[in-house]
Amino acid sequence: MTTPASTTRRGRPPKGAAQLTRAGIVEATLEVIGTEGVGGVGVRAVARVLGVDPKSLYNHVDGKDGLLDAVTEHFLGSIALPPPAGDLRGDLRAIADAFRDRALLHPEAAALVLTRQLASFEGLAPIQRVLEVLRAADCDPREAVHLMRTLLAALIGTLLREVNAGPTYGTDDTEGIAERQATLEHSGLPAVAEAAPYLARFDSRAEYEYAMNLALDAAVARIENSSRISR
Amino acid sequence: MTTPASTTRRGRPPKGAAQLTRAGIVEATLEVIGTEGVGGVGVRAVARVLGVDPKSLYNHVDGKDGLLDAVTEHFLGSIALPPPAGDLRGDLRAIADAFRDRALLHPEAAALVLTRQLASFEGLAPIQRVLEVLRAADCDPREAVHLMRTLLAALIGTLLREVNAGPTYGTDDTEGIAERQATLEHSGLPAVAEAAPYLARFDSRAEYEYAMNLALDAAVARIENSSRISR
DNA sequence: ACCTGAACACCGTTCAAGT
DNA sequence: ACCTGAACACCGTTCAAGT
Repeated sequence: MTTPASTTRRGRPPKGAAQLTRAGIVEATLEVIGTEGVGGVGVRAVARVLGVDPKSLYNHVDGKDGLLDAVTEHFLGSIALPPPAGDLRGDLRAIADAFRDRALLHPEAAALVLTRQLASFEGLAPIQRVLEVLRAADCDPREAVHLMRTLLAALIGTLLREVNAGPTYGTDDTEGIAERQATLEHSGLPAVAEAAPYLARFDSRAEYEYAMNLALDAAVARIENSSRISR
Repeated sequence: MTTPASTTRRGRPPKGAAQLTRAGIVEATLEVIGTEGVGGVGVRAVARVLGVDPKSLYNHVDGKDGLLDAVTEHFLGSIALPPPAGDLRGDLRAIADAFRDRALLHPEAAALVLTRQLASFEGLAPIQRVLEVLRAADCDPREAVHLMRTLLAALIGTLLREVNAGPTYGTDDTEGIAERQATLEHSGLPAVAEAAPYLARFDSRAEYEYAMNLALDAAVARIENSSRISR
């Protein structure tokens, strides 16, 4: 009974002597997400990687939903926001890049976080940053909120596809590309068939570049327009 | 035994004499989503609303995942795409509107569909439409694919927030707005505090308008630029 | 072609009792 | 303040047997 290693577990041995902490629980949850996917997260699964009784988790986290809340919180808090440099476009871009960096670090978790409402309190720091940058460019607060929401939506939509596409949909999977291209060419949809070579490929980095450039172009243009009018 | 109504069920009585069909299963799944949310979907739950043995579903659908696949398929197939009228901006907008209409009809289901990869075969029709419209405006296929992906990402990001925000976050909930505004004002983040009145409010329709106008402005500008260059 | 007992290996969560 | 037996009400899924 002194050795608790008899329960069915694969992977690493019970965590370093087992003092249960919220941070440790988050880490364990991320491990589950990484191996079993978001769908595999659960009180029992997380307890298993911690080598601990499932019910013990209830002393630190509010059940299964609390587990998900905790990783969302952690994700949002871990975004490394760069200080604004005074250049509208560059500053917005840097915030988006910081967001993306974290999303790519934990792709499975990112999809979850992006979907859960970002209004959680931990999510306020990025919002403060974006508004700050927009205000510095003479955008009035009302428009700034609209713009921020629109930029965030574009970013999330882009990242969501990026993390969902995963490595399967990469550029180097030549036989997969060929197969998809063939399917699209025989779809009976002319515009789809015509664009098949491009539709069959997906370069995450390039798509991100394109999408962000378009979104930032639009944002910058709108701000320059409205401040010219008000002068 | 001739009357099967003895099992624990709330809501409506067993479906009209119970011939199990894929369409009926989809309908029942949508009902579950509507009442219990996406998380409530499961073989047993859907069987319950159909007044049927859970295992029977396996003859028509591939388990729980099959249930979700089926509603995704249904959702995508139910989008009422309007025929292109020849106006780039208007045509793109009409496609986005058709998408939104379906999303708002089943908000809970929409979040699911938007998250699952849209590359499923049923999703090809909207893609064909968008590419067709872009091609008609002299956009070369390579750029058309990029633009389509970017527009789709923006649309999904926008709809995702819209369906997640739900009615709770509406314009008419005056005391809720006041409370959120107060919280934001005391957040200690200056730009957030300054924009609090706008951040506390969320008018779905207006946000959608703003986001789509910005995205379409950007798309139209880019196409006009590149075709001017190639002339 | 479809339905369904029996059965298996799982879930999340509560509560009262322990230390 | 934290842990944990016992227990409850659930899950998804397989398979072999029925019609």
